[in-house]
Amino acid sequence: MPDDHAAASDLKRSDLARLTGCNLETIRYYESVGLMPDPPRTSSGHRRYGSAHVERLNFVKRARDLGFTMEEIRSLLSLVDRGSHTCAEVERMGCHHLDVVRAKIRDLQAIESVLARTIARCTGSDTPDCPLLDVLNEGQAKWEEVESASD
Amino acid sequence: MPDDHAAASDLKRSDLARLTGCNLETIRYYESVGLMPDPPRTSSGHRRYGSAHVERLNFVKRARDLGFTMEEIRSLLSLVDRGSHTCAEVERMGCHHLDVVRAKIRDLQAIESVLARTIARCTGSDTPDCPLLDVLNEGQAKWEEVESASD
DNA sequence: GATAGGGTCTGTAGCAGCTACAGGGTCAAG
DNA sequence: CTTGACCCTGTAGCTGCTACAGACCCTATC
Repeated sequence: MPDDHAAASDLKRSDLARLTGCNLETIRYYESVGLMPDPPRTSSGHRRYGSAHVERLNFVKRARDLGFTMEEIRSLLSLVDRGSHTCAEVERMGCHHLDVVRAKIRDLQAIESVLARTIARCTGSDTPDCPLLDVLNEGQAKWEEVESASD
Repeated sequence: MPDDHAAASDLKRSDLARLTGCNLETIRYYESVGLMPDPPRTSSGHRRYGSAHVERLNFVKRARDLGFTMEEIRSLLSLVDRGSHTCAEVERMGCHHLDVVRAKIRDLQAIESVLARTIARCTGSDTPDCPLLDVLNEGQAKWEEVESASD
């Protein structure tokens, strides 16, 4: 029976995956792109991880969950690894990312608005006439109809 | 001198690109994945487009602008091409896509909320201590702090 | 008719961010 | 010693494009 809470300095790749909720293959991928350091190996070449790797992978995973790109995470990690980072630097990166997130939200809300208002005019009947198809076929002209109808 | 408003039945690929605002290469890509039909060719193999292609490409482009996936667009087009589509069918696809869009908005808003509240606590000073790094390092524990602090 | 310059053709590789598989080696239990 | 579960590597696939190389073609000018 394998030790289910393996010592934090003798973890296999599958253990690391389980502890962090990260996909097994993703760990190797992060290693290949430099987000995770090359771990020590057993004599036969099997990777062995420790608690530092768990923390690192959790950091990467949380950053990904917050939508940071791999490039941004690389920057964040190199700041931290450098050992002389400042809150101001990290904040600046966070602010930039926040701007990006807000821009995406705005774009999606514009889409949501058009879709919702268009679909609201759908009859849901068996006729081929369809406001959504009209928007896709006619574009800008129909947009303005939709816009003005919402006042 | 080339005819700048070429007859709508003798368009080169570059004309189609210009008329629709679509990238030149993207047209060929859409053809390769079946969103655009194989156009007729000149004897030397150059593509020639007509007004039907302009409409088709505009349809695809608008659908992409609204965030429909290629697969969804393929479905929409095959409905329409079949010639016996109904508003109900199109509406159903639109509703499903709307759900997806709204789910994405919710996900991004959750990110936005955490980021904004975390960054708000940043001092922007030269200290290494940083609430954003804390969130990335500590995860769930710090999340709850952020959550409760917002009441 | 020759030539120069554009445009077009094809196939292919690259981007992010993974995920999955094949074909081998290794390890631990029975 | 065998069996089965794991691990290793390299590579291909996904979405939705975009861009490049190297060949061809077309048009205008001389």
